[in-house]
Amino acid sequence: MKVNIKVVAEKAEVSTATVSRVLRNYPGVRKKTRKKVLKAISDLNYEVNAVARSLRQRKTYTIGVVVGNVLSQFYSIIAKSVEDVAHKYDYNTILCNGDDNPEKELRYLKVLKASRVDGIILTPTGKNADYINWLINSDTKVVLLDRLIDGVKCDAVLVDNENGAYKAVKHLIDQGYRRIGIINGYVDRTTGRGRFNGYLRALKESDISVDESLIKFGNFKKRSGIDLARELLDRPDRPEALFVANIDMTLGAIMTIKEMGLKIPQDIGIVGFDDSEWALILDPPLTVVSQPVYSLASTAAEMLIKKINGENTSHGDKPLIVTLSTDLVVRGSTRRL
Amino acid sequence: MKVNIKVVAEKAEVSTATVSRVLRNYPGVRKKTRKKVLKAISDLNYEVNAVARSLRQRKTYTIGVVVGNVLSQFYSIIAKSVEDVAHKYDYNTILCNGDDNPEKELRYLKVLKASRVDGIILTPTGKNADYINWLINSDTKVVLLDRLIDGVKCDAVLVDNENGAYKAVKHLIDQGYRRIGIINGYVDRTTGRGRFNGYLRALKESDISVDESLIKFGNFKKRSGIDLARELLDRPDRPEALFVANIDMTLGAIMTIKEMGLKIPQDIGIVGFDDSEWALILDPPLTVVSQPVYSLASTAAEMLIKKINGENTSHGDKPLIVTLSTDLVVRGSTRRL
DNA sequence: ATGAAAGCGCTAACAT
DNA sequence: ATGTTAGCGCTTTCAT
Repeated sequence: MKVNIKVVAEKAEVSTATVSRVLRNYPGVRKKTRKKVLKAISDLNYEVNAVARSLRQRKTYTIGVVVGNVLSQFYSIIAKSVEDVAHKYDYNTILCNGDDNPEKELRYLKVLKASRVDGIILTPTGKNADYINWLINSDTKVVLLDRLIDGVKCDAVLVDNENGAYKAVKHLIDQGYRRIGIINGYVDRTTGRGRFNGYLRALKESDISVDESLIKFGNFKKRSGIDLARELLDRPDRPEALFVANIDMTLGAIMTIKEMGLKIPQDIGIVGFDDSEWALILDPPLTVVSQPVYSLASTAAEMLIKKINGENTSHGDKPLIVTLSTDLVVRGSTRRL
Repeated sequence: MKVNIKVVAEKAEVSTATVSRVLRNYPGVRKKTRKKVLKAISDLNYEVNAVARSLRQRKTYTIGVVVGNVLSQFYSIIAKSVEDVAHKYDYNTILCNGDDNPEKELRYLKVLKASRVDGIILTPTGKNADYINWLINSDTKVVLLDRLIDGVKCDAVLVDNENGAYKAVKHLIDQGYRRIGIINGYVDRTTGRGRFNGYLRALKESDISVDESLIKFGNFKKRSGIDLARELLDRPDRPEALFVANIDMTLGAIMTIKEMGLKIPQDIGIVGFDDSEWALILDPPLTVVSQPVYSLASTAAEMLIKKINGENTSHGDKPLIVTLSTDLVVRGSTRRL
């Protein structure tokens, strides 16, 4: 037995318009009438049909979030953070797993568009510039998270990758390390590029020549960390220390180090990018660059909701780009040489 | 400029009904007509309005998932798993963070109901029996995940908590441990209850008397692990080993152990419930009970979609309850006494 | 094979 | 303060 606004109206002996007013706490309803309506609603266990409401209002009170992969800590913090903000403003969230896969990303963006979400937060693969430009040019509000896309002008919230990486490598150099390897992720992402630049800048500043054989590029996943650490360490002139450009690859690199029977920091120093609660209970605890993942995402969500509410965030046609700073957290995974 | 099915119909010089047929790959449309329509769609960059479609079809192709907290590994695996299955069947997922909070859970269940999702997967707090019963009695399809609710008859997918805990504690006993402490979670949840029973059964079987002072109840969060480990270990007659009933509390317990300068397994043995990739690179690697979290959730999602499609999963009015087994993974965090 | 028209459940403009 | 009515964008009978 379906109970809709009409049934409620009949039961309360008012018009559907009045019921609708009560539902939305519209002011001009007599107290007595409101009470009657509320009673009918409660008696019938009526719950508003948000689908019909969205259709009529052309507003869904929903924001879409497309992230890489919730299994990764980084993205699950983002999911939680966006959800918290959305909740605060009475918005719902549709979370989509782009899986770092451009096709899945595109698919989900289309789904979100079809669902007429009020806005989208996207950690982009960087590959769907055309569609995303079209999205932005139609009515959809978009905020990019963590990285930019070549050829797309869009508000974004980023992290200072270059300085973070710089601090990490500078720390290694200050400790006396000279042969410093890097396990980086995609360089065609602004994150990978930034972290790589930070690495190069720190070396250059200390007049350490760049050794191509110490530079490896992976895909930001654990597997990359495992394999590339092996490539770097399984040779006589192995690096004295490793800078690993994200948490999943750091996990992988440590697995390899353990498996090879190497000791941290005696045999090899390591600094990771991105912190984890587990980093604290490793032996030794891990030195990392910590990035403000939660505020990264909450800032983006706040920006998006402002945009949805028509508050102009950007000046002129320049997109608004916010960059949050990153910090080196020194623990025990390097030593003084 | 809004482009809807009517605009497409005009451009293609057909009726809206025909456009609709093309959109849904309805068979009886002439090839030439279909082509004309597809051209119009593509020229206009038309994308179907899923809101209107859902209203008309009374079907949203969306399932709602209410989990405890995506920040926890356990729940993020669930989120990913459900999403994978949903995606396979062309369903969307709305993920909600119940935060292990009965009020938030209720709120989200109402939102999902209002959104007319086709079904709901819920890891229940156990507190909203009335509403959930009402949900089930109205048209909503529900599958419970990981735990049951007192007073609610509903299909569910569970894990064999009791045997998992039993195996963990039995292992400790076999290693020679006698004074075995337990840090458990909520006992008013079937998970906490089951794990506690497994602990008791193992002790009983070996004629080890139960020492109340070795039994602590927390809330399954890291903080509990930190605090309760401190209570258990900060006394002269501290236990020889600890069984910790979930991953977050295990992390917390290890933090306390580190902070107190105790060595695993020399000073204290530990077995955790639930595995993690990080458990492998701890020193020593952690012995754990591993539960099949991914298949737990994918099984539930498959069940839900079957229910949505009208396939009868349960026999008569008995709910279908699937229980998956758990395994002990022996690594290095206990020793032979 | 295609079109006309009703209606999903609600809201908002207008009328009273 | 409340009611009447059109219409959001689509799908689905029922005609043709």
